[in-house]
Amino acid sequence: MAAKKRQSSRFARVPQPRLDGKASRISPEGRIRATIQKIPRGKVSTYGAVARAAGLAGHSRQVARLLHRSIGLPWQRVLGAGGEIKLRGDHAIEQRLRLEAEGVRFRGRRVDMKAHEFMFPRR
DNA sequence: CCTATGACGGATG
DNA sequence: GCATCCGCCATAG
Repeated sequence: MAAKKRQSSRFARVPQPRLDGKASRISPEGRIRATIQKIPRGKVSTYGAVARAAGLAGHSRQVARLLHRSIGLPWQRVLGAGGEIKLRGDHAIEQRLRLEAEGVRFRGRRVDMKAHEFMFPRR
């Protein structure tokens, strides 16, 4: 296949039809917000994991955008894959301080996911 | 309509 | 660990 493969890939481009059957009446954005709210204090997750848990596999970027413009969400608990802070400058500093303030420990530049990653219940 | 950009992620070298 | 590329998507110009 020499042609460029612009389509397809390992990602399901279509959102999961439903979660448990009743979240379908909530907007994708609402599902993402609800998912983020479930991350308990002292625990963290990743953009990709949040997207999947919200039934939007592959939409990690949308999760990031939402976090960026929304208020009232525990934004500091969402990290990049591997537990790395994806913010820059002062924002990155604040995120780290907030996380450490709630007991999250780092290993160099990343969070010790082994000990702090919150596992969303399987769907 | 097209291109660039961005709190992303994964594969590859 | 770093650099590059590709895939996906909403937004801005």
